[in-house]
Amino acid sequence: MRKEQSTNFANEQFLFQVCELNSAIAMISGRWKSQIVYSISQGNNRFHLLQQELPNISETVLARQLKELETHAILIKQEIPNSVPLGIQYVLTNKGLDLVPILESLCDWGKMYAEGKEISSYSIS
Amino acid sequence: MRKEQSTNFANEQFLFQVCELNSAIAMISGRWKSQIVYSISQGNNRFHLLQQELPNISETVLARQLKELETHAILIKQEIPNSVPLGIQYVLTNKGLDLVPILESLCDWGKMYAEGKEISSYSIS
DNA sequence: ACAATAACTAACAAAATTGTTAGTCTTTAA
DNA sequence: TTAAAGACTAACAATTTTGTTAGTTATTGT
Repeated sequence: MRKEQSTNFANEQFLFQVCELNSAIAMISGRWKSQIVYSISQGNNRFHLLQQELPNISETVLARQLKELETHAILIKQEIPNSVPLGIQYVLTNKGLDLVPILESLCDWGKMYAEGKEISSYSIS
Repeated sequence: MRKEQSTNFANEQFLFQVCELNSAIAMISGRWKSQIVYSISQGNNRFHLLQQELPNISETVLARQLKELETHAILIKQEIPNSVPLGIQYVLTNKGLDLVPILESLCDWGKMYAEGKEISSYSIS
């Protein structure tokens, strides 16, 4: 439960209004969120497929992360037509699809500067 | 204090090893971090300048965020040569500099899909 | 000598996130 | 008819993050 009278909440709101960067970061910074978005973009678009990809996530936590991504309109939940039993799939919205290449650059950035791979040099200005 | 025997810690480690994306996200997802990186890239490279930019941050919290960014080699702390009194500036490393355009795309993405800025003003249950 | 500024730190408290336990509902296969 | 799979939810506990309080050190302006 968010406490809307807290300093924490006020500071979050302040940053949201300073720059959309901060709301963007807030939307993708949950423990499993960006990995879920990336996995869905790779075709793992069902609850049980995501569970297979992320064997350490509990059902409760996965459901919660998916709901938050849905709240931020990064994905939508869809019934799979003509499926018996009725299946549910998670589909990235345009917003979610546009996020994927950014996650890929973050991934590349992470790889480039991963422990031990860092070529060197601090910039001195 | 991190509890290295916790599920939370184990899950974080798991994600780090799934993809560098997750360590990248972890490095930039503190409350003020990406805004600090962006502010420094705009020239606000001193403690008191950052405080002016972010009037709601406390000294303790700012110092902590800066130290974490330093730990992740996104910036370094430097004494300003020939300054009296000795001043300290924060300088982005190559890693930090390479992060800036990614933060800019995140910002653009946030702006493009901004709809009702109440993103976290309701609780997700 | 004394207050002010810059740049911090440790210890603690408040709040938020993440994980666990124990359920639900619907459909299908044995 | 019973069990299993898929897709969840509420309530609670553990852990982590964020914010607060009360200091420190060094230097400078008055």
